[in-house]
Amino acid sequence: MATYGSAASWEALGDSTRRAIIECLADRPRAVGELAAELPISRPAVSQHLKVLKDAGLVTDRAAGSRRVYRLSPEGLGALRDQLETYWTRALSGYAGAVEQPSEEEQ
Amino acid sequence: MATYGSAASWEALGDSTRRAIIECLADRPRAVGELAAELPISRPAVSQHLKVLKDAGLVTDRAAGSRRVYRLSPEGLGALRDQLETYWTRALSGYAGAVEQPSEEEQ
DNA sequence: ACGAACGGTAAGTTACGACTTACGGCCGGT
DNA sequence: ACCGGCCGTAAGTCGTAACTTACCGTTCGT
Repeated sequence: MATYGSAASWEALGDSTRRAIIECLADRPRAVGELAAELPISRPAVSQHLKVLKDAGLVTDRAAGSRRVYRLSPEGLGALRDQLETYWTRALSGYAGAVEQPSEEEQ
Repeated sequence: MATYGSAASWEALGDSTRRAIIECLADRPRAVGELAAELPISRPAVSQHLKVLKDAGLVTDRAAGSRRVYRLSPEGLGALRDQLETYWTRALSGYAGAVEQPSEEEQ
């Protein structure tokens, strides 16, 4: 799980339903049924999405009685943020002369 | 363009080829043909990906003679990073008691 | 111990998106 | 003015992933 590094995480966040799940879990940890109640899809569909998110290392699960509570994984989210930070920094530093100004003296 | 806020950006980064393009552009700005030369796909396919990235606000393009040079957009990347930062912060603060320790005194 | 609630998995359908080839427009050189 | 390189768009094919229903194991309550 999460063997790919962050590739699986990016692909996981590429789906809008999974982003909605992430937003729900950002509010507070929830069980599968709770998530399904707030989403326009069936409960098995939610389970499948949670499996993808879990394999990507973005959420963790925990048995609580007969229910299973999912929560966000700060490590997985932090890794993506750091990668974006790198791109963002390189985008700024790489073209430091222009930065925001697409003037024609460049190159 | 970029009307969706960040939804289009997330979906744009969900594709591995587009992430490869982002990495190439993080190195330095490039023309379409240059990108196609470093990728295992045809040039029209690169054009289509660049259109998606541009509509998502992740890259900007600029005419340079008969060529068209693409570069990363710090604004677009920064917006995604900030959103991840929010999730990450909420993930940590929301479950501050446990943080990393899935012990059973919770709840 | 039985029944109900909760959740994961299997199988199958369907829609979408990633790629190809073909074509047309624009700019630059000679 | 013509020709060649650069690029975007159109049309069409194909794989895949997102959903459904159906089924089964597990856990709690009575």
